[in-house]
Amino acid sequence: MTVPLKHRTLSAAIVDRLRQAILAGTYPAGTQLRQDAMAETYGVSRIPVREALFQLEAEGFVRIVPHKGAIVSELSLDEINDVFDLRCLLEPRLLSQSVPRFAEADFAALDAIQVRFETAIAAGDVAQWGVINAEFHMALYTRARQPRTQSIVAALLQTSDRYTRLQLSSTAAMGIAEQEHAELIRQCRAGRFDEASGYLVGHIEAVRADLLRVVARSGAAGGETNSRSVALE
Amino acid sequence: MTVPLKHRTLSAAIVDRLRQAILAGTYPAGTQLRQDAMAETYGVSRIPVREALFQLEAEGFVRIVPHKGAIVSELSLDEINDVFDLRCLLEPRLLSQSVPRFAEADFAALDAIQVRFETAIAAGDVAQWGVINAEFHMALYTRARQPRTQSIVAALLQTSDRYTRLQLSSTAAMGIAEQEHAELIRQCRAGRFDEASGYLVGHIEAVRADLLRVVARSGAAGGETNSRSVALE
DNA sequence: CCACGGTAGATTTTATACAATCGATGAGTC
DNA sequence: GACTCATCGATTGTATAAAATCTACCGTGG
Repeated sequence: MTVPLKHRTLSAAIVDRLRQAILAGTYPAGTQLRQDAMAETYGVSRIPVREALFQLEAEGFVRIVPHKGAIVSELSLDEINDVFDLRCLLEPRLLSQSVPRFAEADFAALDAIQVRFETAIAAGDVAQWGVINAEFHMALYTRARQPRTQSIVAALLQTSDRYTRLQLSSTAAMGIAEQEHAELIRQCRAGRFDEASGYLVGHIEAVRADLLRVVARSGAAGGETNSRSVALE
Repeated sequence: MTVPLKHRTLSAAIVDRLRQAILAGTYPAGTQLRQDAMAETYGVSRIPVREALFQLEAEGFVRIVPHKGAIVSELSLDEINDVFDLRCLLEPRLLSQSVPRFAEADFAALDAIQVRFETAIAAGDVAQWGVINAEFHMALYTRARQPRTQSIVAALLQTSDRYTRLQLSSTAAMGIAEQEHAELIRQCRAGRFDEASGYLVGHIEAVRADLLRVVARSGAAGGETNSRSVALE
């Protein structure tokens, strides 16, 4: 939705590649991203890299300090909870506004995404998983007349993806998500919107719970202050 | 909060000046912002202008089409309602998380902002009004451990400001806001957090109602689709 | 008369080069 | 021995110039 079809500009391409690299853990949290090095790595000049970093800062992936550079954002427990709280708050609101307006074509689009979802899971494609998952959620909300909420949730889904990649190595968790998505489609088609909203919250909470379990196990970080970061290995 | 104290870089300065110009209506919605003209106007090169436009796109003030340029975003009724709905949803949440953790210094900071608020209103400084109003609201939420929500609300307040400037020419409305802020401080100091949350919602809803009244009077735009724009005069 | 193709102008996008700023390291002094 | 100050190195920030792209207009052909 953010990117129409394919990259029309170099900066946008670098944004995607850098985002994927951060999501994949190529650049762990705390890494300093030097414009010069990025430029050479991707075979472009520094200007596209620069603009990509600014874009990623707006998306919350990096933090830019003037004259010091861009560093990959830390993942704090406070922000994990905040992000998932926001999703539980905003997504059901979008769902109940959007789905009642659905036409058959919208359901068909949903089904198409679901098929690609299953394919990606069968192939074990973790990178595609997050992208398609976000696509699915946003497709549920296309008919909502809440443009600002939609763009916020789109950003939250990307952040969510970054967290989730620490955990969803197992195909099992991905399979559960697939089943829950299918159930969501069924409920929406049946017109049971309230039930679907509740189910959606459960779906989000399940992912959060799993994620927090993994975090609590790996790092002994207590969620005291907001600068506490999650240990990455 | 976003800008520490003063501009450490040219781009940031251009961002502020452009944002103020858009807020003030110097560049109405739909205006095409040519990098060349902006650069000459502000006496800088095109690169800072460019980066400023990207930043403003992330903030939702302009829309950038590749190879075509940046145009000032339209103001749709759907987005007005969306923005104020979000504020009513998120701000009380921040308040009830933040204020119970307040120390005396936090209340003192609030009082200081309130003083500047009164001064700006007395001087009839509309530009400062929006800035200080946002400062006040964000100061209420400093102790909340919800970094993502905080940055989202900060952006919502800026957008709000843009809408509000269409309406708040009268010192009367600004005076009402001032009194409501004072009342909010009182309730928070007294530890009546639930009451303060409710009052905050009322405060936001009042601004929304006024704004919608003005919009309905000036432009005959019905909030049908999301591309419907508000007429500016 | 309408539609298609080509050319010219303008604008954005990218690359290269230069200047300013920050952090650190080292010497010098109290 | 500890602290202050200055110089050095590295990195970012900015300006200037070339390349790619799009829009609009004009002419030609059907």
